[in-house]
Amino acid sequence: MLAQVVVDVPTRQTNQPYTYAIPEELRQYVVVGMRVVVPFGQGARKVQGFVVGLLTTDLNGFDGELKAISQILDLYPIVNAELLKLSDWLANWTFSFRISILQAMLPNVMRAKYTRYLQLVDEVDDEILYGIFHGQERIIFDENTLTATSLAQLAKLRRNKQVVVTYEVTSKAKVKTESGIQTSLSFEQLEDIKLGLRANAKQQNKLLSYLQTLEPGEVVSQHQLRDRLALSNAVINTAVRQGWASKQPIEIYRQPSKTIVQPDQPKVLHSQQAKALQKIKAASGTPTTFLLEGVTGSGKTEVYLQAIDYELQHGKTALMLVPEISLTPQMMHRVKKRFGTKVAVLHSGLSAGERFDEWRRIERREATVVIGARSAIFAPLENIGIIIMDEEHEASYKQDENPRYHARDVAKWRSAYYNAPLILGSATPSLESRARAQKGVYQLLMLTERINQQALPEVKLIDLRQKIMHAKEQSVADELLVAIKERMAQHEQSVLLLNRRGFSSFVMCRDCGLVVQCPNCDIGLTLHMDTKTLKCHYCGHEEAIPTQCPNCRSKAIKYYGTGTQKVEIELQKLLPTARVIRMDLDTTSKKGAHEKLLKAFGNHEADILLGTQMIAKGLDFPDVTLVGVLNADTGLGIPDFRASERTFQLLTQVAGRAGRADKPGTVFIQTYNPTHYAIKMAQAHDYEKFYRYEMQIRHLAKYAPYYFTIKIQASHADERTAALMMTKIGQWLRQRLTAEVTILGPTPRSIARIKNRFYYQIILKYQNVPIVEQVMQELQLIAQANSRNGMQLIIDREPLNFM
DNA sequence: AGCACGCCGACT
DNA sequence: GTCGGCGTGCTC
Repeated sequence: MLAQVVVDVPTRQTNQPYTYAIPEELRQYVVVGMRVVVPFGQGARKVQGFVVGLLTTDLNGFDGELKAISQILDLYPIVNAELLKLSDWLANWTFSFRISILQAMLPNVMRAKYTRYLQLVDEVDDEILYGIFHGQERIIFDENTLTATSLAQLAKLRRNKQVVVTYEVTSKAKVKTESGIQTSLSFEQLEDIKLGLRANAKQQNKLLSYLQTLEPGEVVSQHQLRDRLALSNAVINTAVRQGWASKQPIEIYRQPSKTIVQPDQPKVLHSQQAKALQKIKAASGTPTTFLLEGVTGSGKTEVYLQAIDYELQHGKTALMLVPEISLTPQMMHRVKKRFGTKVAVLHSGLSAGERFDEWRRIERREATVVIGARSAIFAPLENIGIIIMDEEHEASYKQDENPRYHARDVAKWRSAYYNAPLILGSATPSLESRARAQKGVYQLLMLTERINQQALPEVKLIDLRQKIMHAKEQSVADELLVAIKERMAQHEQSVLLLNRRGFSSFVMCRDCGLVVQCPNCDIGLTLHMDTKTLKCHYCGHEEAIPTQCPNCRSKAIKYYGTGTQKVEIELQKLLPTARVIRMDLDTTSKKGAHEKLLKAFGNHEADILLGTQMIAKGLDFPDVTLVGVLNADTGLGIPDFRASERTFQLLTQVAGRAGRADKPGTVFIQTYNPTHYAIKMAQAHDYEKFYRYEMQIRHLAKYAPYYFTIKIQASHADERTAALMMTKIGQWLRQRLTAEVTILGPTPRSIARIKNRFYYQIILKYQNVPIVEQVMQELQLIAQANSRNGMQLIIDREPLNFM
């Protein structure tokens, strides 16, 4: 018996299964989908691998000597047949390595950790034995253990074969346990002990009586025993010491949320909701993709929950994806209320251990409903009956590091595999999805009415060109201030959106015009008042605020542009009685901070919630009747063909926060472009009109959804090397590809340097040109060949970020 | 990724 | 002669 193993060496040349012998003692344990440790390469370095197949004899043409699997890391398969097949497809689709996909599918703790050791194999002199090895035969070998001088000595020792370097694979995945108590004594034996106790040993008597009630072999948790019998640990420990009972670890789950939720019942649907649900139910057992286009407040979530319930009742499981940012406690609560302990939640707020435990609950089929952000699309559910992707247009569904997958593509694949309907839901669908619904590839379900027939909020534009606000350095217009005051008088709340954190966006010398730049990136630094520093939002560089210009020594340093911190101070000045909560990356970076701030706002501990785009989604507060957008234009200036779409989506979403209950809402949008179609159509709440208009633009400009795009990006510490590489690739592509493929570039990225690396890119646009796939595979080989000298090449299918 | 091998200039 | 730096090829 032989095993096909994908090894943990993410390179193009090793992106294939290797054949290993299975030692006799492991023969009955090794199965497909299990993690193993194998020797790989010279020196038989140990690496982690995944068994992806078993063979009997044929070696796939390999005629060398086989090595054997060293050990197994799991006792059962942790990647099932479906996910294994998916990993194969997704690796090809995203131009990434199979091992990277397999790693991405599993909780972080299951990724291999390697420890490097130095081992003595021959006699060495005492200076080395004690100086480097501290008298031991084996030491951990990392950057800290050796100084530069001993490193030179070491090279010599290695050449002389006096020491060897070895690697060991360790799994970080730890099962959490608590201590449990059991007894191996019989009822009668315990009775005898009780009789022998001193009369004042009341507690021991109580404990022994309890132990008598246990079934043979039954283990009770120590803390439960303590609580139930009101005992101290000392009593239990004495019993253990006497041999009356023994300790036994019990496996437990880390509980991410201990709050007990009250179950609720399905709500009554309005007629459009009921019709949509009917169609979804009718498609049960088929791989149908639906686009559920529903205005904010139309009750999409209730449709999802009832559709999930339907599949659960038929013995199936369900997967629901939401963007990370809207995976709020409110949302989790809502799902848990309906499905109780069947729900597993996967999101970034969990610790690595908690995530692992939720994953195990799914894998053991204890949880049948999974709700989570992007990576939850790989949840090890079996027998999936329905997949839901809420806010399907959200860019966070695409991972912007390797492997660059889009959760929507994975969702479609799994939907096809399980014959399960896929529901893409949004108030503002991506043009790609909306166009597919138009063509009939997806079934379009529309929800145009809101629950309780609420009117959509009135949206007013404030034309900043007409204002003299900049002269006064005021970032909130007077009519918006008046409106906020009115809400405060009525004990209602306001939400203000400003899509820029920090205090001001750049710092400039008024005498010489110098803008203070990041030393590592080609971008201006942002002023942060709370830390009294200038920060780079790309690499995290931080420096003191200069008191004089570093160029001309002038003291006329001035802050330009507005960030959330500045508006917060401004509001305190203009509305001294207003209580403001600021929510941005700076105030929510600590674990649980996000939740705490929202809870405080929900409890009316503030009148105004001021924040970046993270406040636009998912939050639902009944007393918010006013929404203000302070800078609707920032998104429009970005060099990206989706700039209008993003602006429209953001404005529509944030507008949806106003007036959800019985109170009508009002929205103010401050803009320098009041005639821009994205802003006008967001004002009119007219997605369909926006869709038709934007489609024309995309058609003319040859962009999605009419064309596919691939971004090829090279980066290098040396600018000329990066530029040269891309010029060569550009020439090569023009030779290899027909004129049907548009090749844009190479051009420097809009921020050409980030973290001291220079970026150049090429964009490919094409419709149905099969050769593109093959050319991209060839390009990967070029990328691999050049990776040695610090060149990084990225191939990104359907990039969402052109910056 | 990490290791060996081979080529080539520099040094005891 | 041989030490050590770097480019290249290979890993069941």
